[in-house]
Amino acid sequence: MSASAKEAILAAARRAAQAHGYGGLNFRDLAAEVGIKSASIHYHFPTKADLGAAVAQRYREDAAASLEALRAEAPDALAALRRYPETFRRALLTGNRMCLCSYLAAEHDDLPEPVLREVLAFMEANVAWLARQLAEAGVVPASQAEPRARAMMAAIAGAQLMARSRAEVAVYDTLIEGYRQAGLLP
Amino acid sequence: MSASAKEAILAAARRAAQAHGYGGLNFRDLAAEVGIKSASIHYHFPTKADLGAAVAQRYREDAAASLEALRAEAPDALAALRRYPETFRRALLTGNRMCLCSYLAAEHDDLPEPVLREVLAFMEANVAWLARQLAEAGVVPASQAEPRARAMMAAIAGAQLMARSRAEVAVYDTLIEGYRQAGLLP
DNA sequence: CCAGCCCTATCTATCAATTGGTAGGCAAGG
DNA sequence: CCTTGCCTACCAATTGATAGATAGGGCTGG
Repeated sequence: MSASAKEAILAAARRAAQAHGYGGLNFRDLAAEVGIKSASIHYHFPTKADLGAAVAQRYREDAAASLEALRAEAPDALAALRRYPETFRRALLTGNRMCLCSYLAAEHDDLPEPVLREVLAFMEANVAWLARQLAEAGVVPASQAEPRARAMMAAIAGAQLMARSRAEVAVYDTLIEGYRQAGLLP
Repeated sequence: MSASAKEAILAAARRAAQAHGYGGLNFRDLAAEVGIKSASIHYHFPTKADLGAAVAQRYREDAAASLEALRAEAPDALAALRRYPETFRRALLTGNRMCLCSYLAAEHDDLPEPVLREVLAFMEANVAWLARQLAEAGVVPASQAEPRARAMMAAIAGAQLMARSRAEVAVYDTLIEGYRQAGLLP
């Protein structure tokens, strides 16, 4: 149960942080959810910063894998792009949660540096993926792929935030549709 | 110094919340900044929820006044729309802060109900203002003014969040420009 | 083969710091 | 003299973190 406990902690911490942020993480609640004592969490993650960094890193890795899978499943780059917003939609469907890194971005000033680094890496990975699909699909000239990718991602993060504030997935769906109408999303 | 102290508390709390959120607010730091004791804050705002609600309400009122002023100063609705992103930009310039209500939206699950109500009211006021300008300027058909207004606001909030995560106003500027290129913003 | 040892993972118990909140006093001024 | 506004002095709960004990598994030397 050792490696499994560590995984369980990471999973629980991720769920908690997607709903309450880094500041909302606390060892006792986490331990209770996993079924161990808080001191045991310190064994696997000495400090809260260590835990936060591990959670963010794992989140980033999972997201990268998820994007690769999306690209592999989709018939072409354009189809993959069209399905990109689904990832953020899923978070809302799961207990009205939001993208971990969007939450952490808000908490910028209170984040340990290693955690912030993972947040930025997550965003860069998303932008890179989006830019690649945009270029491949020819949605915009290659020279504009990266700025457009950034705009897409920021807009989607904003849509998720607005939807979360009202706890309504429909808000998200309407916003995404609005972005498409306006020509921001393919 | 009574009414003035209350105002000073509200102002300090607003600055703090724009950088650390509702959860990051705490009576002692606030008191120290204002130059009084934490018990005195409880005199003006009995509970933290009261303080949070008052801060959010004041923020919403100030924003509404600011929007009216923007509209009054601008030669026409389109010019007012074009200057709308400046408000969010100013927050970034002031200590890399962000829109209070965007932060609170993230903290949705931990917000006292009166605070959340103010957050939603702020957003509705912004959407209403944007929709009015959009309709008046004829940027989109009147029937699409409101969804477009929501899309604009969400996208701008997202841009501010991304810029904050990197503590670079330039990120915000690039994103806004990207939105204009894509046709989301006028 | 097995006794001794160490490493892993967890526990109990406790700490110091932080934090929201309360009780009661005190000074000024209308 | 009573209200307003602030203060001192607490309190209880929460939280990140540490110290030290323990149980079990596996490896090693005799």
